[in-house]
Amino acid sequence: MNYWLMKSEPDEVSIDDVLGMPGRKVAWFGVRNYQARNMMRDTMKTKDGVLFYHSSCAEPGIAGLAEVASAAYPDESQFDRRSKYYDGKATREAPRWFNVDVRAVRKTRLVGLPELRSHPELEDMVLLKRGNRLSITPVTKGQWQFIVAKLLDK
DNA sequence: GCCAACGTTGGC
DNA sequence: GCCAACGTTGGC
Repeated sequence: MNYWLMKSEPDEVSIDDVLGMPGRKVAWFGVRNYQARNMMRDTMKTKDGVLFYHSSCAEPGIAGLAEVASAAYPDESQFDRRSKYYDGKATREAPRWFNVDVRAVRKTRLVGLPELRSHPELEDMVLLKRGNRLSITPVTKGQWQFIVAKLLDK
């Protein structure tokens, strides 16, 4: 069992959007970073815990709880010429990009960056490291438990 | 809109 | 394989 933080721009897909989708599930397509891809493809497993993070918005922060809902499979958008995620170097035989499905569990109050930074228990979170831009980052079991038990419903 | 930080590309 | 140039991310 692993834990993750996954960033989404709420203008694109918010926690509320996912809660409203069939099965409360969404394909996490569009990741075009090799580190993030490798984590989805090689390490993520169904039922892994996910902190659903809203980024590039007025109030960036953790906005909900979710879980990994599938193993990784080829990201359809890489084959779609009309998609902004189209990749001409990817083929059906040799896909370059993969995604998992993510199921929303529940919305939480918004826990913003300043609040996360204020807790010494979270100082090693990859999300909070200087210059970090990865859209998918691992979360330790200790960080997960602290956030879920102490912050989300405060 | 700014800009720091980081990833990718491509010429050599 | 180096590295300068360029593109992207994302908080502010």
